Amino acid sequence: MLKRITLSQQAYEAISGKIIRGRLKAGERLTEEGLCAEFRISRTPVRDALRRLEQEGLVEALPFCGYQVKSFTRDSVTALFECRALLECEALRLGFSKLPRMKLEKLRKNLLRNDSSEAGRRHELLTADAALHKLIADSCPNPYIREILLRLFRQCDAFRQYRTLSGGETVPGLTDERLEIVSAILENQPSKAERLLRTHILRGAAAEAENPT
Amino acid sequence: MLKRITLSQQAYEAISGKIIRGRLKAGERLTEEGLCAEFRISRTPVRDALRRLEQEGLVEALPFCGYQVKSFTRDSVTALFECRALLECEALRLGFSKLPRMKLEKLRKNLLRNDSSEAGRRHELLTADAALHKLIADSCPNPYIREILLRLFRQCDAFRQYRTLSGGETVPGLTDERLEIVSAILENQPSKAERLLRTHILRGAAAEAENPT
DNA sequence: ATCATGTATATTGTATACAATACACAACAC
DNA sequence: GTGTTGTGTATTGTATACAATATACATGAT
Repeated sequence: MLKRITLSQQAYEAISGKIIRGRLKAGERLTEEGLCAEFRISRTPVRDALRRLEQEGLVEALPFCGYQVKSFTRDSVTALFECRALLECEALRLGFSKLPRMKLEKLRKNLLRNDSSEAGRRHELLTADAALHKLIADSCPNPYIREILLRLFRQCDAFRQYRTLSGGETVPGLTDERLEIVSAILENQPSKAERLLRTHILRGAAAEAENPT
Repeated sequence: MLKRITLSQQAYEAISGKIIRGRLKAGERLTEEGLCAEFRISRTPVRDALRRLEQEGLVEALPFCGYQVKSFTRDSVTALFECRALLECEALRLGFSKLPRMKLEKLRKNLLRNDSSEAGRRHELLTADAALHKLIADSCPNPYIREILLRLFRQCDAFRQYRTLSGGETVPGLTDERLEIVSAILENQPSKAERLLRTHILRGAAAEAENPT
């Protein structure tokens, strides 16, 4: 099927992708003109995209004065992960029975295979991490929680990418924690999984929040 | 101070207000042209406003085909209040010490005075309810939770206004519950207050969700 | 009669021109 | 020298014209 996508949508995905993949750093300035020139489109779709990104919390608009990629402070990062922990644990609880065991098994194998700290595996590790959390969010039957979580993930990604440009995970043990979470789910221990998940998220947050902005 | 507000902002507030105050019912169709004509402005600021409202979840865009005020299903209302209960309880816990006791005292007196079921007091009751929940949200030190909560409130308002056009609260006892919550806070019993709050929100939700859309 | 197809119309998507605003810097008064 | 005021420039805010798309309805073939 040939799905013609609007320029607004393309611009949104392009800018959002740049932020999340770290090509645009926090605090960096954006102008409508600049983005127009870059994408070879007019201001209208660019504005649409920026409005969405603003509402989503990835950029902030300075009235009559351009936009900038949202920066983080130590406190805001802590708050972000705190909020995410709350919602993600609820998502896990609500969607526990719907979690696709098959995919979790695969994930588990991936995590086991990747317990080595080789440099090449780092990307896979991050992918596995994203997959785990996305699985939890997607399984949540409450669409509000689901949607908010996905938004928070994007903000976390934006922050993390900025933070870890130079290298992958700096905190040891996170992979083991993920394994424990997956195992707890597969062994049908919801409250244990939830407890582990909360700890995992907050531990990661504490590490990430060390040197922000 | 004379604050010149942009047309986009005005349009946003106007449309949003209409939805929240029940002048625009769920499912009602909106067109950019129509709004332009109504506000005597051009399409650009109207589009900006609609984009924000779309992102906020108050309207949904039908590609190339207009917009409509978001409708609710029984399930989505339940999910909405469930999400709100989760976040609002967390907000209460996190901001418990920051809750302005003075305002709570005033609120308590208001609630006491309004325990009669006179028709004229209904509006005051709803105002008191909004005030209580807003106080809780505003006291939350976590900006992410705060912001999400305020957004959820708006959606709840949108739904409630649509639902209760014909009359005020249909569920008896909610005022007493509010009093209990306020009292628990003033008596410094966080976990009790939290428990009461959760029950209060979910009870209201169950009642609201009876006949949606 | 039914289905496909074309056409008209309403509506959004996009481009562009113009107005309003904020910021920086220079000119001036004191 | 310092504060104030004006001016220029960059940028967004707004209006409007045009293009692309979806929907409904009519028209025709089968």
